Amino acid sequence: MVFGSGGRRVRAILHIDFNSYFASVEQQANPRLRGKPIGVTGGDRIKRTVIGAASIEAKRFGVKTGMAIWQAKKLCPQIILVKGDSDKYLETTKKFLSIVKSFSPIVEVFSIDEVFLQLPFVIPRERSDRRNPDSNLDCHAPSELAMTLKIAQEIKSRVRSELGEYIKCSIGISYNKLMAKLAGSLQKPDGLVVIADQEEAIKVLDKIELDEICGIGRAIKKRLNNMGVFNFKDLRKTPLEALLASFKSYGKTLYDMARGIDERPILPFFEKPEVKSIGHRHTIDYDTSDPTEIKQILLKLTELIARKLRAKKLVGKTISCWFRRVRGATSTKVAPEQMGMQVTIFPTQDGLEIFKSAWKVFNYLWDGERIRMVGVSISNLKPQNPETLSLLPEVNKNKTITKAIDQINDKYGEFSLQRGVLLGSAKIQRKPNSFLADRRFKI
DNA sequence: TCTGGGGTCCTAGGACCC
DNA sequence: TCTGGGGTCCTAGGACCC
Repeated sequence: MVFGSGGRRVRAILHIDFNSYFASVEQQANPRLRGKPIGVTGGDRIKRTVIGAASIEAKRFGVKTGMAIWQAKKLCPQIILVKGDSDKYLETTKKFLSIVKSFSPIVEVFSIDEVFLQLPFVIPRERSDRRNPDSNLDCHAPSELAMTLKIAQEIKSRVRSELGEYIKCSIGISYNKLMAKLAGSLQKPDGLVVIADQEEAIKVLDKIELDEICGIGRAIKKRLNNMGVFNFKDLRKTPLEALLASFKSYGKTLYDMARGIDERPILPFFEKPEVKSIGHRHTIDYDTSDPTEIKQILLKLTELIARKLRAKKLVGKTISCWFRRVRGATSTKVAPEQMGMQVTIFPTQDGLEIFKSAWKVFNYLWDGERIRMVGVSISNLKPQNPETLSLLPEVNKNKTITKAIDQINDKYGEFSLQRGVLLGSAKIQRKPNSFLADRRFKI
């Protein structure tokens, strides 16, 4: 598994990424949406919600993922808004994974619409003849690279025939994850791009912006710019020591990035670590300073967290709660827009326990001003102890009730049954609202 | 007229124990 | 009585990803 200047063989890695995933699944499912600009949203809300995925047609108008609805409508007044359906997308993903797994067991599920696939062979460097993927593959003697390209094309054709012609993916092929992902992003939709070796990687890097690579966002780009680094050529000229001084250990990552180096292994789904935290946040439709309303939202969020913990048979002990103030609401301008704090308690998977800590933290931080968002999350997770009967009959009774409520909610939908305090509270729909984020999941 | 939601990883400082 | 240093846990905050 060696690559770089001294290596003779390189890994064969494919990055497969669906284009406008949720939107294409919707267009595939509903012919009336085909060829039209559509935006998949999180729910019924129009205020304070964003486009989760835009169809290719909508993208032509400049509509992007994460854009506010009103903004999307301004750019594309005829946009059709479709309510997202996480189950539908998950089903499609499962079908897709079974296609991919038939080529190699080394599959890393990176998100709901993205995987890395490592083929069970390496490409000898001397034979990694750089070739335009559009050229006729059969005009050369078969090599591992040609084989990789053939597999990529087979994946594409199986996706088309088994998932539908509206569901398209882009594939990037390279010798590591970083470059495979970059290759896949160069041609969209329905692309197939190869970055065969480091020499070629550097040529590609020198043509793109710093933040086009996975790992450099707005903040790091700005910091690099301040150091006089505006592209990857500049970055390669920057000494490692200077990068380490500014970015600590991430300096080495940046140093390697500029040279197309990335040794991270593919993490197959069966080796993926357990989740580290579970959280929910909610942006309220209207700014509020009503403690009752905030309390009810927090109760719902903590119930959802507790249910996820129980479903995964986990307990957690660090609870963090945070909120966002109304922009510019603080007259002093001293208080930050967002603030949060965490506390550590005895490990729990009980919604009310989590709520109590979250509420305590909230009240400690909150000065009574209007807020627009609250969030709770639990971390420091570990497996729950095997079921033991408590000596206190009251505890056993509570456990039995919670279990029964969970079962009913599993069957009939979130909040079919809920605590009395929650009745009549602000609407938080788990399904449509959180589907956008349920991209990280374990198969 | 603003800008959702669920995660991960990293750093740094302080408390506490041995 | 004074001292160092390693390890671990906790908290705050920032950056990034999809």
